[in-house]
Amino acid sequence: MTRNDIIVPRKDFEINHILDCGQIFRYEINNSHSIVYALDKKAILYNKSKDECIIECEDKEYFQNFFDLECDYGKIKNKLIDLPFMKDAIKFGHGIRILRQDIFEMIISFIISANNNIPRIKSIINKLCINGRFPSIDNLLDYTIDDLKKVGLGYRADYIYNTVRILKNNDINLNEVHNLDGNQANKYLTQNLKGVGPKVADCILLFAYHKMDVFPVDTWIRKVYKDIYSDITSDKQMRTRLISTYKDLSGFAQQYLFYHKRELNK
DNA sequence: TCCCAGGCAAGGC
DNA sequence: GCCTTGCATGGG
Repeated sequence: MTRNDIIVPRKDFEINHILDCGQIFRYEINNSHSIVYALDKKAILYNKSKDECIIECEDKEYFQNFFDLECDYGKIKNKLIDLPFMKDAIKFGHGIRILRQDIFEMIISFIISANNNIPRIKSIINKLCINGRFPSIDNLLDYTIDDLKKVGLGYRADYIYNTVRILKNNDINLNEVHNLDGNQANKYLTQNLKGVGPKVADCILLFAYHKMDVFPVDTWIRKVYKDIYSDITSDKQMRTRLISTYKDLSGFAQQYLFYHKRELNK
């Protein structure tokens, strides 16, 4: 039970920005420190000074990758800053990072997220967790549809029930997704999983596969789109237009925009 | 009470 | 292909 500290410069790393930008559901923000749960692991984060943040964890390698510490977010922000609506959004959420989360956890979590609100999403996910650990495929195979409904999943119980069995039977090759571009991968996931539509697929691709040529369009992004282009159209057309604007940095742009819009309207 | 929440599936056209 | 509708549940 060794503890390892990772020291991170706060220039492009702000705990609250990272945790509150909608990519992760299992965390606690406290005054003195915050806690992040990922799969069966846990990290404690706190600011050591105005310049440095500490990440306390047992599996240092896992969380270095998880928090995307190899990536230079300063460079990314420099590339984005002159694109539409980026200046204010980047200033507001300057410490955001796109986490590299577990594929299974993201699939299940974002199926639950559909047409749901964040407090309730968190509550349902926590009920599925076992001693703070995200359930495995085999854990979820033990649930009947009624068991899943008792957790509060409502009509999403069928989606989880079916998707878990599709994954168990290897009816979909999740590794293959790495080799596809955003559009191909989105189609592949939506065609092969239950409860995964275009929006949920984009979230899985962004937060687990770290694909940046996707753009999850939800209710907040619809508002942002209206601000930028002063019209409203189908989610699919908005997604296409936003990706043509932000290109291979779309995933980053989406998170800055989402966080900014949602925090201002909270 | 009605509206909304990080939408999706199914059916009609 | 696009458009409409029904859908569980809980918070504001």
